[in-house]
Amino acid sequence: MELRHLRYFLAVAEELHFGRAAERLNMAQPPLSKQIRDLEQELGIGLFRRTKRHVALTAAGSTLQVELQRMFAQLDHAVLSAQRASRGEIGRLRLGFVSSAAYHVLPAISRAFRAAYPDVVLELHEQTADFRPESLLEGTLDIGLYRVDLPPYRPALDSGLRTMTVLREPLVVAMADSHRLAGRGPVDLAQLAADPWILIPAQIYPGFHAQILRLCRTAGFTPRVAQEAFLIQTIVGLVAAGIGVAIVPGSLRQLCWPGVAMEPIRSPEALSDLVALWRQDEDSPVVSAFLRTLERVVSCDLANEA
Amino acid sequence: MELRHLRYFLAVAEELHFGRAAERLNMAQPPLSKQIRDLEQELGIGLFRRTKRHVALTAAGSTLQVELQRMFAQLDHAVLSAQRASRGEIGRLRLGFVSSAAYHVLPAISRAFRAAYPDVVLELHEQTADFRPESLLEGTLDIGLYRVDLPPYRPALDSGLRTMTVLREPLVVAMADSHRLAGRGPVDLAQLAADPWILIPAQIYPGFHAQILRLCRTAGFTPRVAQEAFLIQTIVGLVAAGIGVAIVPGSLRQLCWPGVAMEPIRSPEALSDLVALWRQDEDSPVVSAFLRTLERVVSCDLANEA
DNA sequence: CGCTTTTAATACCCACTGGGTATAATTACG
DNA sequence: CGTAATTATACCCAGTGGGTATTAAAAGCG
Repeated sequence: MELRHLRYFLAVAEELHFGRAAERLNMAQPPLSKQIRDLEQELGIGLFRRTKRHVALTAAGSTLQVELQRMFAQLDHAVLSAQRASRGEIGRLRLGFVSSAAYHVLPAISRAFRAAYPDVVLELHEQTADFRPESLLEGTLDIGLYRVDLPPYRPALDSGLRTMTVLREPLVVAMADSHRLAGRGPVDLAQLAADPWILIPAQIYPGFHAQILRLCRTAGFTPRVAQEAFLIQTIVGLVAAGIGVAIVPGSLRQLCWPGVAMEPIRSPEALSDLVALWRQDEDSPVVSAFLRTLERVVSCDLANEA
Repeated sequence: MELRHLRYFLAVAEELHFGRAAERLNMAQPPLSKQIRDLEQELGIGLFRRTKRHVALTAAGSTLQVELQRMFAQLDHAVLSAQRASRGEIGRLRLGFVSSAAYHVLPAISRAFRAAYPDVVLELHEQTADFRPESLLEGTLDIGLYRVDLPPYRPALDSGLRTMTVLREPLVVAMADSHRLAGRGPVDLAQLAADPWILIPAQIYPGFHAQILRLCRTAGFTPRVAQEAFLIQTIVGLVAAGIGVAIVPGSLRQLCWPGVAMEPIRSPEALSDLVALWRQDEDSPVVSAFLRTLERVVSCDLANEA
């Protein structure tokens, strides 16, 4: 049995006339009659009651007609879905992101992407201990938003991953608003050499951690670690509680953190790059669609704010 | 596009290996590769990512796979349904019946039929003024259970209808239990010549009406009509109220009608035939299935009770 | 590092069959 | 009763689905 048989059957079932059906199918009547008979034989049931003069559907034929209409609808749907999937319009995108992206970059991007691709399920995986570039290579995530050190300090990323810089933003010092430097404008890191520091664990964020250590070392000291914390909200919370000072991305200033002051750092290297990472091989249409959206958002919205 | 392409695609999508898929399809690998490429070209999308060594589904391919599995399930369902329909196992049967059949024959038949063909929707249309053999010829009903006169008095039925005698049962006289003949055993109709009668309208049930008139005339009188009524339950109700006497099918004795006595009639012609009527042309599988069931019920259940 | 193995793609060929044309058979209708 | 309409039959041809032989390229292995 082939689709041909079923298409022919539906045409005859609608026309109830072999001649007209054949015409509609752009073919001659005898081969159409033969194909229908072949179909009836294969199914082992009569589909039409024929006289020399009239054609009528049998009960079986009538049943088959409605069922086949459903089948063809399902086939159309299958093809349409596949084509939409190939354009990245349907599917799933598992996006991992560092917590410091959650307040600025991520809302903009996810809003734009959901608007452009409403039928893609966007899974947001906030960074916890299990988010690493390895997740991308293992196939657990499709795209990661990650903070890395600046070039030329940026280490070689795992081969098999491609990158795109989403945002380069200044780093700022976060301190309790009761701190002696709060509200005094740009600070030299050297002024904070004696302060207790809140740092991100090196094993989780090697790039960002290394960059902060480097900035301090350039300023002539090694930070005394009062506390380590994963999430940016935890870090700022600890700062507000006066546990210590921390270096955080500048985009956090756009939010209001009660009890916390953020001041620029007087250093040309106090910049942080947020980069998108994805597997280079695979060429997933959804990933491509996301990257296109990302590029648009990066060049318009985020640029305008800078 | 043909089913072939889709079957081949599913095989390759499952095996992810052209060679093995071809083996499973009992064909060689090169033509399989070609058919898949033809399919990809027709859909305008890539379904597989091929290296010289490995085959993987693209997002579009993966989407198509699950959608096509649904499509094939729908196709199987379509074929199965058509085959069941051809055996009369699914469909609809519109059954018209006279009210006097509702108490004995109909329950037995409908129970047996529902048990044997649970997926046929059995529509029961109790006889009202709109039930006539014409309903069958017009296609409003599929089968009718009708009361006709005995042969040789039975008139020629409409051509185009076939018949089967379902039940031949004695006719009895129904009278109020206060009637002078109640409980006295078999009666001669002549004893009721002076009584008021309750009759069924001739225009609705010509056969049954004619038979009753004939029985009376044979007994030497013409019944004085006190009241006409359509439904057997109305007739028996009028009898119970003492409005008059009536001739009814004997199967009604099996029910308990308070205030009503039923006595046999001393006449070899006091018999009534309940016949099934259906269109002879059409050859509907559901009708055939019903008739088979009917034959079984007639020869077993109803026969045993007689 | 090169040889072997594996596997998809290419080249080419043939038989089968889907579809065309001509015609017969049958029936409804004027 | 003859004519028009419509399906079935008979026969033929071209297109193509599928086969075989081979190539190309990548992976595994000694």
